[in-house]
Amino acid sequence: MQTAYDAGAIEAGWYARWEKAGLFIANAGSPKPKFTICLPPPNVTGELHMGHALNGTVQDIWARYRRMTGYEVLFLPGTDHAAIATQNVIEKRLAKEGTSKEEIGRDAFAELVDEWYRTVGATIVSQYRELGATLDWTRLRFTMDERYVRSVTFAFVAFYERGWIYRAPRIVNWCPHDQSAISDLEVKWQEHHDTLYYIRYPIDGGGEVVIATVRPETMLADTGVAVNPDDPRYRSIVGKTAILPLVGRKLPIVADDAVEKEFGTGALKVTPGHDAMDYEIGQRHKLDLINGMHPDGRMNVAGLPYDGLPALEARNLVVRDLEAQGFLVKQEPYTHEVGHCDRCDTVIEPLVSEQWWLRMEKMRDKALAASEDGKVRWHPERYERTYLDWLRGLRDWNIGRQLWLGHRVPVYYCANGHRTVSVDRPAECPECGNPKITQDPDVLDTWFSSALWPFATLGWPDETEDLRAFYPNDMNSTAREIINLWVSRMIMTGLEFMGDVPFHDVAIHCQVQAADGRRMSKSLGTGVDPRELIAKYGADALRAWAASVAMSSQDVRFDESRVEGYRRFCNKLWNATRLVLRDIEGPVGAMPEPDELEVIEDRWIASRVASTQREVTDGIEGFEFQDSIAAAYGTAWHEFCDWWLEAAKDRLRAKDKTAQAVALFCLDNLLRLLHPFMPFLTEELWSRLPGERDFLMRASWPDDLHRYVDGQAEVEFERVMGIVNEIRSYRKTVAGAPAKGGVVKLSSPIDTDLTRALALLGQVAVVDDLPPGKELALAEGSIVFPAVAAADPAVIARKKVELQTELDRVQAKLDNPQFRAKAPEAVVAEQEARAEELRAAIDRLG
RNA sequence: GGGCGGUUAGCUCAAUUGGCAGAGCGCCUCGCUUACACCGAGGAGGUUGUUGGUUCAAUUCCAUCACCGCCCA
Repeated sequence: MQTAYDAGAIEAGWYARWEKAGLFIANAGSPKPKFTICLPPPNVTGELHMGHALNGTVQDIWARYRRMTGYEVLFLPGTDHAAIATQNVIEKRLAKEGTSKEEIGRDAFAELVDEWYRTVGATIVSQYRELGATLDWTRLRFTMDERYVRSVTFAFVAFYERGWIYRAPRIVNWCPHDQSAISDLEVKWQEHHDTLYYIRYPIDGGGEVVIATVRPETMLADTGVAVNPDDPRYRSIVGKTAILPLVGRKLPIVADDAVEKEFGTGALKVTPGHDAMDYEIGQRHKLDLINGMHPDGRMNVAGLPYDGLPALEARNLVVRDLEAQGFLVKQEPYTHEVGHCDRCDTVIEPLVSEQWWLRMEKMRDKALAASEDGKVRWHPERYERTYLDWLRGLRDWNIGRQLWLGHRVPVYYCANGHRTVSVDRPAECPECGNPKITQDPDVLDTWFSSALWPFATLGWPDETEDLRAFYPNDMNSTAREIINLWVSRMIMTGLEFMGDVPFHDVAIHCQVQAADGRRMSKSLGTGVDPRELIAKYGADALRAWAASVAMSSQDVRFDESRVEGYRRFCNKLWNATRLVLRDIEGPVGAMPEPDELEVIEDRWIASRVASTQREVTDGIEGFEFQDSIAAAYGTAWHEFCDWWLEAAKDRLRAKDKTAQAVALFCLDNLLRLLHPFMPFLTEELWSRLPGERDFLMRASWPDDLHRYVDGQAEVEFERVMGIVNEIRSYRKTVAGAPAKGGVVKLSSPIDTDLTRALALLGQVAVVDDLPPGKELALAEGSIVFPAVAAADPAVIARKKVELQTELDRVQAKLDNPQFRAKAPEAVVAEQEARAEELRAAIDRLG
């Protein structure tokens, strides 16, 4: 074996071997229990980023763990067409070429999209290979696959037939650039420094009311003025009529609770066509609705000089005219949050628009009940509230988009205006027989199709073998900002169409921030490419790091040195295996049963490995991967390598059969336990262990080690470690302490040979009585160094002060009668023993 | 505005049900003892963000304030 581990040299090879052996392919007909995970389909526009790496690691840990515990596992890959994101990517490309989608037309645009999907397509998913994700590539799905499109269409029709889909004008978030509605969840809020304008609205019959607004240009579509009913300042004007400056329109003055008394002057101009809250006020008071803006963001106010102007230009003109005509009272700086399109960053305009809506009430209630009944468990638990709160406030879902790509709404119109909703395009109108049929131009919100992912990927609505075998899925893992966009919607559609939740466990992994605490993002230049980390440190190191942070906290700042640390761990495992294998030739006997183990270090390490099995397993089952990795890391490095291998080196060199069996027992089990976290290295090392070996990937998970747990052996060996540590420490800090090959006398019984070997001493003797006055004693084990006379008095004095301080603290506790009265006996006894130890140690120091 | 998380060693993070605050990296001193210098041995480094409260005992429970961050409006 090479003296150093080289991740790059083995990773690609093992992935190919696993894949060739068909280890990723799920067998729907298997008699084993099933375990299913669907990879959250990444956008075809994207590059693999840190979130994908974390998520892929979390899911693959489970997939591998479940295979090893006897399940038939399906880990299904796929990609999402991401209509709005893809459209923006292609538009940007067109812009670079000096053209636009409008210029080349819908057909040419559609061809570009197809080409993009074909060429870029599954590139991003295939990057998961480098991470070692055991995805079933034979079941790769894409939301625009013909088969998948049919599922989406079917779902639309099914909802429509339930009477849950309807078309209606409502106020929506309108992106003037994409010329489409977008959902609340796709609006990003950014702080803007604007101006608050105070405008005088005359009142019919005398008087005036001053209103404050940051968007004076929208006043052109005002249809009312509203005040809070509890506001004494305005009680007298409710019911009167205001006159809209510049336009002359009559505006009813209404009283509505929604008006904030503290904002501006407490009086609000009501523009139902251009503001969500105003829209609701308008509905309540039956105010007129004027749509004051074109879909491209230009003003739509025929007959006025502002008609056709972009909003900002219109604003300047409106303000200028208001000022000229004496309507402008004052203006002041104002900072507020303004919505932007998540994809193209354009300022969102609330607009009234005809859209397709899906009623959510019934699905929402079922989804609430499913979580409340514990059918979906959240990890960490607190995210259940995020989900429940959002569901409780849920309104009808605007599922329509006015984009140039995506799933077309399966709605058809004949020349006579009859509407047909059906999975297949009708040849003629079912109502009047008219053969001239056109399809509704709207496409569906991408999340509508993603919501069907856990079952549409398995063939729904057909009752396929896959669907029967692998639905419901078992776990899902994602980032927390996706909880509402995706997870909740999968739960709703799963319950609705499949009659069961799509998965029982949802893991929400942490968000990785840049080292300086900023968000990791490509545009900020703060992103870290996981593929570069893989190239640098290996996929195993990246995965081990990911496992150690993914579920441990809400956010984590990226620290490359921690990834590097896990690469060192890989190298450590490599070399430990190399050492063990060095002196093994031919077959190795079976691991002795616990009562057949004779030497203390063997009983100790077997016990430690057995405990580690429990800790690693509990960590996975409880979605606390950091506990798993910490337990396996600590045992492998700081117990097996640091102590057992050092203690057993001579026996291994001498080809001691028991030592060999114990070494292989440890390696075999530790490699199995680490395999879900570090699949490549563990597979490589395991394959080198003696004996006939299949793939570690389909070896069984260790589960019968408990009989090796031996508390007494652990206590005994810990005493040895304690003594050895003390000797080493004194050797380095106290002049005159025994050097290598020196002599040490102990007063308490201990394995002298072992201590001698580990402390690199020439002689260790246990004596009944330590000669007084000539010793340098330790708190732990009463050790005597022969040459203590030469010990540095300053060091001894310092040691004494340390011990005395500690003793004072413990004694103060013991002197407190309340402590003796109220603390548990065991705690009191512990403190008394501690005080005794400390006193003895101080005495020995003279 | 509502909700959630965080504040512990120079840095990144741990710490079961309250009972002697830990790890990795970095730093300092040694050491090429034939598994590993991607290493080994030793060491220094903490008023656990503030102010209160509960308790024999608080990093841990409660309240308050201050920052930092995220999600949703």
